[in-house]
Amino acid sequence: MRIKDINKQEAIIEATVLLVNEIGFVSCSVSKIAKKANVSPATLYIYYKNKEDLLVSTYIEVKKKMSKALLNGFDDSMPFRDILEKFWKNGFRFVKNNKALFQYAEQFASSPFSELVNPAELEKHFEPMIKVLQKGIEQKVIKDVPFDILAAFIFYPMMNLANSKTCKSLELNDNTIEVAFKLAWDAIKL
Amino acid sequence: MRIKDINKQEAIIEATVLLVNEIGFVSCSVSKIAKKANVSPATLYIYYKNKEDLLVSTYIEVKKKMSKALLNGFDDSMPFRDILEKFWKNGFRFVKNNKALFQYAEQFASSPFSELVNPAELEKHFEPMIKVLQKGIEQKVIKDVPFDILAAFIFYPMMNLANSKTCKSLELNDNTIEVAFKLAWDAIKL
Amino acid sequence: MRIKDINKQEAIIEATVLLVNEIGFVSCSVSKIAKKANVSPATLYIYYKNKEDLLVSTYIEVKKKMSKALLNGFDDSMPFRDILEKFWKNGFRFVKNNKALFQYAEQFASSPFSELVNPAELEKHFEPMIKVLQKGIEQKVIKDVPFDILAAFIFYPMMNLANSKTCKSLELNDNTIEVAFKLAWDAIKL
Amino acid sequence: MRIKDINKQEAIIEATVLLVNEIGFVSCSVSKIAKKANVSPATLYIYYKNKEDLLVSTYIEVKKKMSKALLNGFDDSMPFRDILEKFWKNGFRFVKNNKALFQYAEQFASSPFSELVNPAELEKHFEPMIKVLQKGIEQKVIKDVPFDILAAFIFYPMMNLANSKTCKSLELNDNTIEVAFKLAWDAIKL
DNA sequence: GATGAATGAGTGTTCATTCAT
DNA sequence: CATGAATGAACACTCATTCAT
Repeated sequence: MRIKDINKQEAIIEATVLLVNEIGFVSCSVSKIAKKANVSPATLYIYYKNKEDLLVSTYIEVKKKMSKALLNGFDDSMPFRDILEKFWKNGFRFVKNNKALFQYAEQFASSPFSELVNPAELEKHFEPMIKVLQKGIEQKVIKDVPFDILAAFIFYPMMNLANSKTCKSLELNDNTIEVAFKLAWDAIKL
Repeated sequence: MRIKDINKQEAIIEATVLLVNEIGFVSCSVSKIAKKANVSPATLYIYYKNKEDLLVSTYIEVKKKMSKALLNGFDDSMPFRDILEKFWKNGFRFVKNNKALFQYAEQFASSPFSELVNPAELEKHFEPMIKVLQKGIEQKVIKDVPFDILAAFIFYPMMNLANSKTCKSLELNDNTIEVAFKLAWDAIKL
Repeated sequence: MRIKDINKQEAIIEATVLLVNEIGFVSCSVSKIAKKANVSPATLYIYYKNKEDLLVSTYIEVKKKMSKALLNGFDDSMPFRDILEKFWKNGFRFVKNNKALFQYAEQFASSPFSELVNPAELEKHFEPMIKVLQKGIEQKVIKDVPFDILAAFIFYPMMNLANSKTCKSLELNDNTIEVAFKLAWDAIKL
Repeated sequence: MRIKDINKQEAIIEATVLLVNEIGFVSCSVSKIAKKANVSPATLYIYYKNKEDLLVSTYIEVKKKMSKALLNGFDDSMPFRDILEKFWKNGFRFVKNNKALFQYAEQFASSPFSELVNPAELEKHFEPMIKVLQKGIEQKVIKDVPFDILAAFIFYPMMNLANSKTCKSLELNDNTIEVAFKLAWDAIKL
């Protein structure tokens, strides 16, 4: 009984992610999601207050998975550059293996729905990384600039490069990923 | 016969940009655009084949303006680093002065509509910049890496930093812009 | 869940027939049908795929009722002429008592929608009558001419005479109906 | 100058007939007619009060041509049966050579627009034929029955047989037309 | 918990017609 | 005479959501 419910909810989330990937946020209707998840539209309203709630919850779910993947193998005691490089490579691996999740997050983040998410709620999942960066600054390994600027050269280039939408021609193999990391590191290192 | 009223078309484009900024692509309907532009919904179809055509045409219009602004004062003979810095600063100035246009472009680019735009059509407006980068590589001023990777460290960080959506806390003054450029330059320079 | 309300579907069909009678196929819109049937326009799409489906389904429904009425009291063993006369009179009685259904069928048949109906689907309801005619030919009671020609002198004159649109001045009483049948019989008999 | 106008009006009528044939009355809009006639929608309103006026006028025009064709070679002094046979054959020839005009008339007649046409206006074109029938009755060559009944066995079977919509399988050659006339004649003759 | 029926309000688009030129 | 721009109203259809079961 309990299991069945969870299956339904998971089916709904999966359907939402896939459908947004296939047809985009704009064309993504509740009934289409329901059909893809093999449930009634009404069932959706048992688990979520409304469409907005469904989309936002799905986004948070996706972000959790992303942060988990990115921080996989995270070890505070490793050399600073290695921590970052691991993070960087984790990122590319995640996108490669979870294209749909990544694309959903991208589309959501640039939609007005994103304003409904509490930034703190998201940030907390990436806290270890933030702390590492702060330590890097203190230890004078990386430049002492606002966090947003650092992020603009570590996280966003990665997301843009991994995004097949913005980078159509580039082949993402171990080599290009490493080369790209070199640039990121040069950007932030002291 | 009545002459096509150029003001009407401009009003439609402006209304489209503003409305997408206010309520987002997802909620942006033809009738809402028409109302905001003070024309009949039917009038819209005199100037555009359909909604898609309107959104795409508006996007291309916006991109043209952006490229023009970014390449403002462009001078091939200037030192390489200065060309880039000018470009960088132009970008921030444009976003600051044209928040709505920028946000429209951002939302459009991450929507599935973006697939309807011929990439070459857009690229041609930025050609001078691309050529400069190629020359930079040849002259061994910047790293010899794929163009997409260079872009990921010059154009995208700028757009992310300028985007109030992704960078809520950072204050963009002359200083931070210059600091940020330092990182971009360090990333790509040889 | 709510059970499908059979009354609603019947109300929709009835409204469709009546409205086509009142204002004609050309002016017959989905919202007008919905209003006449006292349901929401959206409800219509629960029962029918689209407007076309509604109109075609209604037509087939009407044709079924017509064939049933025409073949009422049909008895293979009766004399050939009597079978035909019964059929003839059934036709006039049906039209007299079901003007709306008949007019709907007429309008539909001459509209381009008619091409969407499988002719075999309709013919099967009139099969007994077709077989009788074939027997009549074999027994040399009626002329040995193509079926379409026979039909043109038995079925169509009846429909034209019964149609108040084409026959405005003629009063259709028992006498005129009988007289008309005399002509039909003279046309086909050997 | 004057000639040009007539050309335009003729183009409009022709476009109307063709378009109704192609897409049916229901889908036939003023702007589509205008486009097919290579004129502005506004031009249409110079020649006709409104859409209804255009359709009705076109119908009357078509009917005139039909009556002219049917009465071609009409000769009061010929034997009664021959007059009728000529009329019958003229009918089939006309339909064969003017499918579009015939189909337009059929669609129009069964649409509610038909009620806007003054029946007397149409009847007057067929007056010679009506007079012949009356004479036939007086001379006791054909049955003394209401005119509508006679018509139902001379005019309507012809139209049904000639109509490719109702008679899909029958091949209309000289032979079948003659055979069919035999039935018509048997129906009405005394 | 789960459903499909039901809906008013909305969607993008086309309509018949008028207007200024 | 002839035009294409312009439009409010209507079009067929889908929406997010609720309801009775």
